[in-house]
Amino acid sequence: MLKQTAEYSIAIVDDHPVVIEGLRTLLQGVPGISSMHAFTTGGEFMDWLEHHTADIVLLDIMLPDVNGLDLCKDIKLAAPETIVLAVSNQAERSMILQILQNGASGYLLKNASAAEFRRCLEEALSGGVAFSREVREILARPGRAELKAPAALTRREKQILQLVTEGKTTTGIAKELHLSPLTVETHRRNMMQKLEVKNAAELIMAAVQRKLL
Amino acid sequence: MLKQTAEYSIAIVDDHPVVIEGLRTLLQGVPGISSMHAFTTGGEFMDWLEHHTADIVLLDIMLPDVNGLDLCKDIKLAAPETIVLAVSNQAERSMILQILQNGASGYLLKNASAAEFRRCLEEALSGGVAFSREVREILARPGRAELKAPAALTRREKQILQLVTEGKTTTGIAKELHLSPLTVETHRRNMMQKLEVKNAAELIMAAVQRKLL
DNA sequence: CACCCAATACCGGTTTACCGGTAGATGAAA
DNA sequence: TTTCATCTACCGGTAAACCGGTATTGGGTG
Repeated sequence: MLKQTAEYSIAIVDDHPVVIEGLRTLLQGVPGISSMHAFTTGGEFMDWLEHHTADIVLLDIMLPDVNGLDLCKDIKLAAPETIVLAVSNQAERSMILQILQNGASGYLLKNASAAEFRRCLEEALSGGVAFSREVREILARPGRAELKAPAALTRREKQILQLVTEGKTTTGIAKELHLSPLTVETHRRNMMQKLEVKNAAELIMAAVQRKLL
Repeated sequence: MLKQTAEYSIAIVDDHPVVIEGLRTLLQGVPGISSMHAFTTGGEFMDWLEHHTADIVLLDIMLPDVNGLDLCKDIKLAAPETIVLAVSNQAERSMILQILQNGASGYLLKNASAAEFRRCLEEALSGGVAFSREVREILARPGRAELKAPAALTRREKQILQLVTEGKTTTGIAKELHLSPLTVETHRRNMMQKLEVKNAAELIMAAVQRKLL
C-alpha cells in the first residue's frame, strides 16, 4: 500500500490563492514530494482527477462551488487510494467527525504550524489519521450532543444485534437463542426503527459507530 | 448506563482457589463493591447467571471445563450489560484481540499489582477498555501476523464496499456507478471470497475491523 | 387498576441477496 | 506474446431480508 520510494504527488484544493501559495511554499521543503498541483474549485479538481492521480489531497472543505463533505466522499469514490486531508479555518466537532466519516484521513486548521502540516502529512501517508493540535483538543472533549442518545437498545436487542454483526441469519439466530425466527425478525425491525436505518448493513454500521457492541 | 450510586456486584471465575482468595482480599479495600461471588468453573457461573446478575466479571480464560473465548461470548449473550474482564497468566497478542472481539472490556495478567487491578476495574466500569501494563506493551507491538494480509481489494471493489457499508442495494450501487447490477454483484462476491466471509454483514464487519474504508 | 414497554409470535407479499456457473475485453507484466 | 488480474456482464435458481400489519403475554410504574 505504501510506496517504497517515498515519491508523493500532492494536490491542493483551496479557493484562496494565498493559501495555495502558502501551502506550496510550506511543502517545498518536504522531501519525497514529486509534484504539486493546485485547484481553486472542487469541480476543477474532480475534472483533473479523471485523467490524473494524486497520492494526497489537501482539501479546503469550505469551497464556494461544492460542499466539502460531498467532495471528500466523491474523491474517495473516484480514487479510493487517495488520501484526503481536510483543511479548514474552523473546527467544529461534528464537522470533523463527519468529514472523517466521509473518508478523510485527517483534519488540519489553517493556523497550524509548518511543522504540524508536515507531521500530519507523514502521519496520513503512513496510513494513520492526523489532526492538528487544536483539532485534537476538540476531539478529546466529550461532545454533549452525540453523547446524549446511547440509542437505548434492550438486552434482547443487543443480543440479536451482536449475532447479526456476525453474519448470522434470522433463522440461525433464532436457533441459537431458542426463539421463533419471526420473533428475531421483529426485534431486528424494532432496532432498525430505533436507529433510523433501513437495512442490516446500516444497522451494523450504526452499531459499530455508536459502539453499541 | 452507569450507576449513580457506585454499588457494584463482582463475580470471580477462576479454577485456582488461591487466586480467588487473592482477588477477594485485593478487592476488599475497593469502595463501592456491594457483593462478591466466586466460581471455580465456567458451568457453575453460567448456572448462577441464570438467576442472578453481576456488574463485572473477572474471568480466568484458562478454565478446565470450557474455552475462555466461548465463555466470554456466552456471558455477553446471556447478559450483555455485564462487563467482562479477562484474567490470565499469559498474554499472547492474538488471544487478547480475540477475547476483546468476544466482548471483553479488558485483559489483565495475574501478576498485575493490586493498584492495577483497581485501576482497570474502574476503567472498565466507566465504560472503557482496560489493560494491565504488560498487556498494553504487547498490544503496542505491530503484530506481524495480522499485519501481513491487508486483504488487497481492487479500486472498484473498495468503491463498492464503501457503498455496501452505507446500506445501498446492489441495484442502487449499480445506478450510482453506472454499472450493471450483475457486475456489482460479481464484485461483491469476489470480495466475499477474498475476505473469506459469506454475506454482506460479515463483509462489513471485516471491512471495519481491517480498516479498509 | 390502567397503562406502557419488552418480549414473544404470526401472515402474506415483494424485493434483494446469495450461489453455481460462464465469459468477453482490456491492459500490464513476465 | 502469452499469461494474469481486473472489470465487465449474463443466466437460473434458492434463500433470506424487508415491509405492512396484528396480537398476546408478563412486568413495572404512575
